[in-house]
Amino acid sequence: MSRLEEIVDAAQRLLEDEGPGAVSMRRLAAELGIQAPSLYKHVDGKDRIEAELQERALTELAAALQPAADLRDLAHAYRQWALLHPRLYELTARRPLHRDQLRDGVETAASARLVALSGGDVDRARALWAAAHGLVDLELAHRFPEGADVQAAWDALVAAFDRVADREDGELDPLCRQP
Amino acid sequence: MSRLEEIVDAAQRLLEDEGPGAVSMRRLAAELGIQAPSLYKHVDGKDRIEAELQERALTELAAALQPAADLRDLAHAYRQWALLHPRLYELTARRPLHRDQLRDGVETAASARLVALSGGDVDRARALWAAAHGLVDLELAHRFPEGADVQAAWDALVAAFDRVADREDGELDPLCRQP
DNA sequence: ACCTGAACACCGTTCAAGT
DNA sequence: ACCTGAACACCGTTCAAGT
Repeated sequence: MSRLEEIVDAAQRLLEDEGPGAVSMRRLAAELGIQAPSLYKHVDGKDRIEAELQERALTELAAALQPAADLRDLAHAYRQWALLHPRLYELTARRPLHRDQLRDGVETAASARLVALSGGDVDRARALWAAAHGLVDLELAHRFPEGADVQAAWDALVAAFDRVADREDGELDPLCRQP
Repeated sequence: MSRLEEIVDAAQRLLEDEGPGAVSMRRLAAELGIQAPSLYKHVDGKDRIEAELQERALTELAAALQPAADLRDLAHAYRQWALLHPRLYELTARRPLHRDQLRDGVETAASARLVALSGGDVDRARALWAAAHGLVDLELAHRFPEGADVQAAWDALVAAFDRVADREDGELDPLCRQP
């Protein structure tokens, strides 16, 4: 295991266990038993460490979404992953993506399943992606009232987009059948 | 104008002009021609200043959304306000809300119009709110590809929710009419 | 090749002291 | 009542020096 990997591992551990405030170069160095300036022999700076964590998060998220068979599955998998790795999700979603330091394809892999399930309509895929992100973001930030039924909001979202999908696929919409 | 108001004004100016990194207690004090520790005679801490800015933002956003006549209007007003005040939006949406320091009603006022236009269905209102937030959040974070048609994504979102609304209102949905 | 100590330019905040 | 200077416990980062 390279020294860089050790550093990123320690960063992930600190982030997930103690929150973003704990991920400082000095704390990180202490975790490896060295001094802070020594880190710069293995990493160009803190941004690089963040980029590495963003890449790990996107790769894991992509893997979690991959098996989804429909929008409901996808929504569920998205929410579950985010709730399991809230700090990692926040780091990846709320902060600027260090795109130049991401391996090619990592970003699109995460959205591939989504685009596929949106019938190839990129605009709808983006709206859905944003909606899922928004729901997770608001939930993680504790923006919903105390007893709010977050799952019901997800259901409402999936319902809205499912119906549109049905429509544009030309499928029969049960709500359209007249008795 | 109270000293507190002067401080918050300076904070808003710094935030909007130079970004969140510029809003430090030392910089803020310099802006008022005093030393940093003196600020603590007028404010309990930096969190209080942030809470004050969040309150201003929510109040302004609520006012911007108030005249919206339909979902399309609302979506447009939401996006426009966020793009006009990106730093303020980020401060309010991405960081924990200092709820205990917000005047009562400020938060619900911002969402009142949304709930009204969702036909009173809170779950749909939350999904829509989250979707709007997500679209703005991703746009501000430059998460969409270079030439992405963000407006088209908004249109897709409004379309999805408009149709559901039509349905549940029992109105005739034009796409359901058979020739 | 890897690490250290000292330093630089910053943070938010506390506190005794001054007017 | 309002402000200051010095201090505390932190940041990310640089750099000459050591092994």
